[in-house]
Amino acid sequence: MIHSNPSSKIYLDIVEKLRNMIEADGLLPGDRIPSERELAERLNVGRSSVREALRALELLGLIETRRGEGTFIKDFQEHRLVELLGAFFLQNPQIQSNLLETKYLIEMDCIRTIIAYCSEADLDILLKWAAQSGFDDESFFQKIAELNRNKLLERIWRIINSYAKASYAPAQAIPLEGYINLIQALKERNENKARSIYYHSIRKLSTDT
Amino acid sequence: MIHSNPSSKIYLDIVEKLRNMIEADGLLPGDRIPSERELAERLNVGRSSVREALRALELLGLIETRRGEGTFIKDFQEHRLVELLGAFFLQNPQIQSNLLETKYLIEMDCIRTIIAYCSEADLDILLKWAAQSGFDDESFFQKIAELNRNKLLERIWRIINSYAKASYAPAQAIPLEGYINLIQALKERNENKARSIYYHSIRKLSTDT
DNA sequence: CGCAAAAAGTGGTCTGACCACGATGCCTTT
DNA sequence: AAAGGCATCGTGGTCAGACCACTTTTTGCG
Repeated sequence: MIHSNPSSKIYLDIVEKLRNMIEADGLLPGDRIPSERELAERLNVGRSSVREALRALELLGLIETRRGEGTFIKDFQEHRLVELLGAFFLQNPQIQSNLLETKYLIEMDCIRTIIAYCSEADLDILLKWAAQSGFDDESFFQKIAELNRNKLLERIWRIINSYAKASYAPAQAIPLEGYINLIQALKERNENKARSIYYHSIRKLSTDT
Repeated sequence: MIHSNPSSKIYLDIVEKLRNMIEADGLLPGDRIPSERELAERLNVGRSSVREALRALELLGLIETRRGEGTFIKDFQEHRLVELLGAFFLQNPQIQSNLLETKYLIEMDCIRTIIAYCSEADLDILLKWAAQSGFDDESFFQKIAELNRNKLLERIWRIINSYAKASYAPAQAIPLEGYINLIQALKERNENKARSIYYHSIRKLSTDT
């Protein structure tokens, strides 16, 4: 149960301890974490090791540092580094195909949970939003992910969407009608219809899955 | 177009330059990159800044360092972003409650892709494995996740499973028959049947989703 | 020629020193 | 007393140098 594997690297320990600290203190996005020097002292490590951990977390987009002010917990939703990562493994076509397929699977999962649990009122709001505004595919499915009451699924979608966005060109033209029809199917709680619309009208795939 | 923003942080510049270097030199997973000291000299920066960049990339799983040997490019398949983000936001209690539901959704997604793409031979192997050996629910669905050819989905399942395992008591007694029936449904490429077996016989849920 | 010891190279860590920047508070000026 | 300006302090950003632990390479002895 005790950490500090003798062979492990200090900065990884610090990442772990920061995670526990954030959890224990109930820190939220925007909150400040102790200064580098204070962390070094409290954890009995060098400041450079603390910095290695913080820089890694910063690159991940989990924290944000402001010179002269301090280090703050960031809202997880906006990691920009995904573009960077995308650039790093853009070369791997295997992952690419998995990315889109997984994104579609998750989106269908969101649709399923919406059909099972979403209130009629929320669907009406969504319908109104879709009917009136110019919107793109991403913002539509962001709404879908949010409407699904499963926060974990929503977060998974966000991450995968960020990756996909970084790796693929934005979607083609948007046939507004397809999205409206999809919402209609949601309101009818008709999963098969929703699935068909999603795969054929929106994603333009011949096969399902 | 040229980088080296005066205001940006050195370690970010280094990350960018490393990326360019890897691309320009056509370095592949397993290849070695220059030593920290050499990078520091070539880029005219301090070694600690180089280390901050390397540690960040290491935490991302893009590189691997071996003491005494050097730093190597890692197979991008193994990037750890998902794990890390998972470790950070799965602590949210709200999300905890979504764990099981999401696990089930992902498992059904695996089942769908298996139905769509898995070879008969692989299913026979799975059937044989299930028929002869004592196995538990976790190892069965691990096979399912592996059989699904989507590596990203498999990875997501592993993460969620490990967290679910930590949060919930292990599954109840295992009705071997259900799993066999499920495999049978897979072989018949009958999604509805598989789904029904999964939710009712295996997960014992009244409702779907 | 073979093998063990020495040397060189590499990542891991710590310390101390500056710099640049933001926030704070004291002090002068009005 | 209030308003503005300046010194100070705390913060992250960076660098240099020093060890340590470990691996690889070279050296040199038998």
